[in-house]
Amino acid sequence: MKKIGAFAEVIVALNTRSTDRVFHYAVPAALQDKVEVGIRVLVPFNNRSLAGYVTGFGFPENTVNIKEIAGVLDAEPVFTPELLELARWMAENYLCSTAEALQRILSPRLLVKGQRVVKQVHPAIQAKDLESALNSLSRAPKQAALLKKAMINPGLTRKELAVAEGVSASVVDTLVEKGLLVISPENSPRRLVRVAQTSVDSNGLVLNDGQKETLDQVARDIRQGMFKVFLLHGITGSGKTEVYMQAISITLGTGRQAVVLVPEISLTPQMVDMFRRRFGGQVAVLHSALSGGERYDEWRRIKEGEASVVLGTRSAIFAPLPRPGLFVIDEEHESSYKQDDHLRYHAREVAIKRAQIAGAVVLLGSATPSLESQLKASAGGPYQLLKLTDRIDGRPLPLARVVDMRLEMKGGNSGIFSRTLVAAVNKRLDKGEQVLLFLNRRGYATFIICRECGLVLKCPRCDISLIYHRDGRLRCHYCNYTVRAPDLCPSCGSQSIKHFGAGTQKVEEEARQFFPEARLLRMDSDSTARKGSHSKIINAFRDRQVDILIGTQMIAKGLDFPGVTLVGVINADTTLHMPDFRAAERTFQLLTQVAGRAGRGELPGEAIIQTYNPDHYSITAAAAHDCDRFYLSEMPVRRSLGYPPFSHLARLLFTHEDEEEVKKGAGQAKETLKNILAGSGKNISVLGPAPAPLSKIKDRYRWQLVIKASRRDLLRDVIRESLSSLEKGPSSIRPVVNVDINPQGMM
DNA sequence: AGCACGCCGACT
DNA sequence: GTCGGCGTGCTC
Repeated sequence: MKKIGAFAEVIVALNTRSTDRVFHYAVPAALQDKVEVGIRVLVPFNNRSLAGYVTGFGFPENTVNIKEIAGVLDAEPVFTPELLELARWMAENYLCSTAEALQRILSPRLLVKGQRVVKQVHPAIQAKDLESALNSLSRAPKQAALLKKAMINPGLTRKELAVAEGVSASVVDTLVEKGLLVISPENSPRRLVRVAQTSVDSNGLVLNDGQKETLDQVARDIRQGMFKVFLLHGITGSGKTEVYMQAISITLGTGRQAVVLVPEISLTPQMVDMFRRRFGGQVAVLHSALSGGERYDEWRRIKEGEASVVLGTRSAIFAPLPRPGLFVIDEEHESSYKQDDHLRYHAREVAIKRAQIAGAVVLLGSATPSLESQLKASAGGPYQLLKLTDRIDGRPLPLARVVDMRLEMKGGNSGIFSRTLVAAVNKRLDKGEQVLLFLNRRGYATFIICRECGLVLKCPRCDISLIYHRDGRLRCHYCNYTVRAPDLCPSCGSQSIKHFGAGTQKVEEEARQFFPEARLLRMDSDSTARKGSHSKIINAFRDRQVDILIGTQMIAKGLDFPGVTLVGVINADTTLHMPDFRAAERTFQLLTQVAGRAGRGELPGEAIIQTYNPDHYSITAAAAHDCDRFYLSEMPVRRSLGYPPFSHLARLLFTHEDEEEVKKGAGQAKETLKNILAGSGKNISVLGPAPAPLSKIKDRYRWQLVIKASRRDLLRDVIRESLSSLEKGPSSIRPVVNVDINPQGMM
């Protein structure tokens, strides 16, 4: 690997496009033995000292300005060539720097080294001295304004402060030099969590025919050590977890390791218990609630080969397994696999790439697979489809009823609860059984709906629900189509066309009126804000101290309450009319999942779905537990409008404190894109600019462009080209651009 | 990201 | 002229 006289190739730890390449450094004789691929080094870089990653050895085009490596930061490599390849792929596909991708892969281990430090800027003077300080800066208006800003907002970072005032960061530096501002490091606190020991029972359960056949197929490719992706489409209760665990046993038998990704570990304590019982001390659990030290210990155990089964959330996909042989992604359709800030990667995509590099098997499991995966698993596609159609306990799926809220409205009931739901709840309460009332999170963006006929206005070009704005207009946030909000429903002429929606508190209030005898508990982000109250509520409900639990998404996922025989969905329309092309898919997945919550114990269950759109296929298909019907209805819609999985989307989000500047910046970006595309003959369209659904956050305005392309490589190439051409403009007024490839939501 | 350079306007 | 403020180019 190391060539005689070769220079070390180093990627410096800067997250900028312009420095995203290898720089060559000479290796001094004293460090000859220590410098190897995978370690971090300290290098001189443009009059500074920076950390860098050694990625190889080679020769630069010219050797005139070569400098020497100043020191090494690691005694042994912190990344393997496989993980470096993964980082390069991420940089290419998610349009970030290689250093940033590497940092993301390594951070769980490296964060512990030095404690995480946030540098905050504070004023160095008292309020009474501000006047005289400002006088001394009379010839430096930007500094004066910045100092004032810092007095009002102490504790921002250097960059945040500069951006908040709209000046370059060098103004902050000048004030620090003059002693008017100080920069102080703040250590972030850490907390500790203990894990209880459990006894090990390594024997698997006996599989039914369907499970056995499925396992045999997967086992063949695991034993051959071949790259292969399986989509395991199994209905709720069909025993997917047992298939995972036996596939893992087979993987361990070949001397390789396995990763299991779950959407949210806090919601699947049963899964963690099951894995610990089966695999004992070989299990490493990785999730966000771990302290730095604990996470470091787990990563260490994984790297040393001590823990060969990794169970974790999104970022566990970067676990440093020596020879991964199997990647399981449970509930593969979940949007939480997509990181939605900073480096916006999708853990499912990363897993498939990593498996390809390592020659491993990927097992995607879901009762309601994403359309992307279903399309790839259809005939002739790259994935192999495996189906589990029988429930292991032989129990029937819960009966689901759809209640037409338009009829309730016509019948004079404008409340939250339909008569059907009230009657059903009372029946369950009389029998001493439990009820879950599920309320979809109220949309961040409001739409208007006609409560007489269920009509929601959509964009004629994009088929996306139009968002209601306070100025009385409706707007499409993909293409910026705008109309006046009508006073009367254009379909039925009713006056009841307005935005509506109830929060969990409102539902709780009304429920107390209807069911005064029942013991009620509410679970939402407000009531679970305190640490530990989440599991407290869940335990109280499981112990039957509560009759009715009211909650949002939180109660829909993975929880198993044997006493629940009725699940009520208060309002299916909120998800159905999210301003997103995936709204119907989300609704179907959510309703299927929620309905599956009822009747998990001995008693048969029932689900009641309230909606103003009882005929929509995502609702009727979910009520009938019919995945194929949903697929066959939704696919043609996606195809005709050119949405994924038949295309690739990107969202460019522009933010700036001045609304005119963002609008202008986004408009310029669109022009740049159109220029690049002109005459290229590429099938790429650019929608917008339009205000983002959350049009202003923390005093920054947000506008966006949506780009649709037939192929992903074309999409990223055109974006990369436009970004580098935009970077040439003046930086002072340029809005900040954030690129999201195949976004899940569009907030 | 952040250092050094160079342009430009203000004042001895 | 010359000094200080502030944007910008370049980094093995």
